[in-house]
Amino acid sequence: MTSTPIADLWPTLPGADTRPEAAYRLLQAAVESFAERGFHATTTRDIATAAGMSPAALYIHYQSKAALLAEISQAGHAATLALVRAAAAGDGGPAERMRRLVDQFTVWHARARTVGRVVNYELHALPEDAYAVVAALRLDIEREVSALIEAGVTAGEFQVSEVRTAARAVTSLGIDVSRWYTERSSESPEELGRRYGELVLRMLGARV
Amino acid sequence: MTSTPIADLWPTLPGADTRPEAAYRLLQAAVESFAERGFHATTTRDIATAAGMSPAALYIHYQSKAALLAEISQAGHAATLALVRAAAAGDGGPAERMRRLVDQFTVWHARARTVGRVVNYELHALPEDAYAVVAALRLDIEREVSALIEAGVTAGEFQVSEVRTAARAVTSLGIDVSRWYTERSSESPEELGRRYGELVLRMLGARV
DNA sequence: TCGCTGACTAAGCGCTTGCTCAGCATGGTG
DNA sequence: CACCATGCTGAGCAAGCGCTTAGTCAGCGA
Repeated sequence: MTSTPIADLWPTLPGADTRPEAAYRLLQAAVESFAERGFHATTTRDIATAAGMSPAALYIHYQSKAALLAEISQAGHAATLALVRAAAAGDGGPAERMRRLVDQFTVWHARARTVGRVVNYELHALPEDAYAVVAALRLDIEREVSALIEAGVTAGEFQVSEVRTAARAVTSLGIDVSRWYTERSSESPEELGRRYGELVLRMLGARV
Repeated sequence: MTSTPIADLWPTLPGADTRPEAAYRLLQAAVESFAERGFHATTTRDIATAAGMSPAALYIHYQSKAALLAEISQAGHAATLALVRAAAAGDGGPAERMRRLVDQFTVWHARARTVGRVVNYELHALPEDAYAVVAALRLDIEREVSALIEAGVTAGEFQVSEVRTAARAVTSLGIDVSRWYTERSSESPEELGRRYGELVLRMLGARV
């Protein structure tokens, strides 16, 4: 199985087309290295070699190793937030929209698991200013999910005692997929998305 | 709030009483450093300083930095497996036992979140032989949860279409707690455990 | 043909890393 | 007392790190 091109996972990646091809290759190499070994265990030589260049070339396109991480993390979070907003704002009642949200959120974390790992598990390595941006995006994602649960409760479609706890559980399930999912997993991302959608609706007390 | 002593979280920590106090202090310092910064971003000087010693003292008690991680990871996984087995083997029907399992699994991952982070998110840094041991323990944990779900289905208490997917979801929810839970979280570990127990039972189609 | 630019490399700098080792203080044993 | 094992430190080594620098070279407008 060839891996999904990063562009498909990051529709919001700024300047994805105008950016020099070499810069894009470095970004892709960084995603794969950070996901596999973690930020601190990845060397600039790893990234440059994987992109077919010398270490110095990295610094023509990016200010630092941390700047690469910051760009990956911000673009990844922005893409996730966009996905969540689109699913939550679509047609149907709260239950239908929640099913779609969980489905797509899960599919994304399974298919884009390399990006997902960097996005969710390398936050501590971000420079402070980049972290602030990313933290705000994460808060927005959680708020979006909470709002949808609240709408479902108001509409009488969900029965939830603690909205925040339920919202945590919903996002938690999806995020953790990027930790354990591998291309050797027996379920396809789409199957998993469908099943997780079902499980979450039950969890929220919806009749299914 | 003073943090829970490691001994409480690791009843199975081998030789916890016979081990020299200095070795124990190093272990505790390593847990905290690895949890906060990750294995690769933690230096042996960090650990030794936090334990009130010089870097060289570390090598009297442990063969290497990686050996410290291996010991933490193995002991942490063994403790988790013991917890899961005890909950699954206790009194009551499958639903009652599952509620107890999720409750305690969640409480552990919230209270022992520092150990939990090392255990769940630093696997890639383990030496190969230590990883093999730990991977076997993780498989046992998953099998234990799967078996309990199957028992519930057989007894007519659960309605689950894919046992493995459901088991993944159950363990996933608990594991991810160690990622996001902080001492500033609004819920106590016990509250969270109770609520997650409820959510999981609904997810498994139990009448609650 | 010319000078210029932008992408790139070879070499390596200053620093930090995991780890080692000779030696020191301490306290139990003959 | 001498003797030694134990637990530890100060100093430091070899390797590897992120990043910089000086310079090469293809492409291009004039």
